[in-house]
Amino acid sequence: MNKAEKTKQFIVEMTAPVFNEKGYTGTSLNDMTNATGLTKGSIYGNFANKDEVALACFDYNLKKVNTIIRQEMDKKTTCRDKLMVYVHIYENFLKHPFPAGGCPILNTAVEADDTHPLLKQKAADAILSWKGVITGLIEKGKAEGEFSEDVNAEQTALTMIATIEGCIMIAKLTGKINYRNTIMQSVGKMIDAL
Amino acid sequence: MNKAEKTKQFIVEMTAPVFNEKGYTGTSLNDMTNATGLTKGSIYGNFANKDEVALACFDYNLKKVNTIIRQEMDKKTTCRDKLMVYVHIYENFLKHPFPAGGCPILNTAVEADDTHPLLKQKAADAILSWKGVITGLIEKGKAEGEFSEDVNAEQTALTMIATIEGCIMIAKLTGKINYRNTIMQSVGKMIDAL
DNA sequence: TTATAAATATACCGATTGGTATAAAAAACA
DNA sequence: TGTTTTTTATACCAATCGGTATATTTATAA
Repeated sequence: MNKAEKTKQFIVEMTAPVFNEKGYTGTSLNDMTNATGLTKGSIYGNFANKDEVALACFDYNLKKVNTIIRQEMDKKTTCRDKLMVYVHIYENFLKHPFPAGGCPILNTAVEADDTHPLLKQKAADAILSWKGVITGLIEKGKAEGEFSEDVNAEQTALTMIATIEGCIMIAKLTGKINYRNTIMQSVGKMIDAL
Repeated sequence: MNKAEKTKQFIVEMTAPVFNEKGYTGTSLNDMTNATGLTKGSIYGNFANKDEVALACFDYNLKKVNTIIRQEMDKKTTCRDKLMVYVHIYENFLKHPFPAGGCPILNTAVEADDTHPLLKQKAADAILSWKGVITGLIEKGKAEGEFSEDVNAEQTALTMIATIEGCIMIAKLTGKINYRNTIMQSVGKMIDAL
């Protein structure tokens, strides 16, 4: 990794939390120079424009979340336990190196769906990929006799994702930790019932 | 209602969809003059600043949603049917005069939670009020023998809200209507199980 | 070590931001 | 109808926006 690649990585690491907290429109070039300590010239020597930085930051934030989830899942053997990882992680995500500003998919989806097609596409891809992981686990569990055969994998996956994302929004908005735990407990029940 | 009050109302009506689509930061004074056909001077003669307009627009958008829900609920008699109103409305909210840009609570919550305390507070109040409506219906249903006694009203309310909000995000982001229907069907099952 | 290429900083660009002072117009009241 | 008060439009403000041309510094390779 040469100098430019290092700086590029450095810029993404330092600005990713800002984009996740303030949003794409809310983050200015000034915010980016403050976060990095670099100048505009330096940033624009490594990225073509603000868009390119924002897209790279979304990828970075998403990867951070996915890495945490994958690591925890690898510790589990059964499909049910693997699904339960979502419950445990979001129940105390303060213990994990979660991106500042909350779920990047949710933040990006809500801001970009009417305004920024490229970011919207990235968020949509992330949701579809997430759905794929969950349906895969459920189908595997069905095939191995762990889950009931009449479980609707796609419906369960979509409902789980919706509930988790809504949970993040409510918990962050109201500041009530027990709201988060209560909702995630419902997700746990849903998994138990499979 | 004198001239000034009419104009104030007019400004809110015309800019409310813009704020809901583009967000607080994403909506400029220029957007506001375009949406209203009025000039800056006219807008700032009726509102102190952009903040005041945004807060009034949130109230307006929220009221629009709540009015739709209350009207539909009044048509129903049982608590279960009243709860089911959420399922039916969100399953085909195109038929209702929903605010452009989607759920104002979700949009405001996600944008404002790290950036705009006043808007954040309004969104939080809206969630708590919504939770109150649902828990009230569930408790009433329990008292009247319609629902099982061992239903956890608060948990059900929070989970319903989380799932609905997550549903709105996913459906708007992916553009897949059947995702919305699938998730709302899960909410319906949840209500059936009470 | 020196020449060359790459990376960063400086200084600037026009456009747009939210906001305001003041003038013109329109309503409200006598 | 004439006068006063309220409401709206015009013209402007400093600050910031995203972005760029160029100079300076730093890294790389001969």
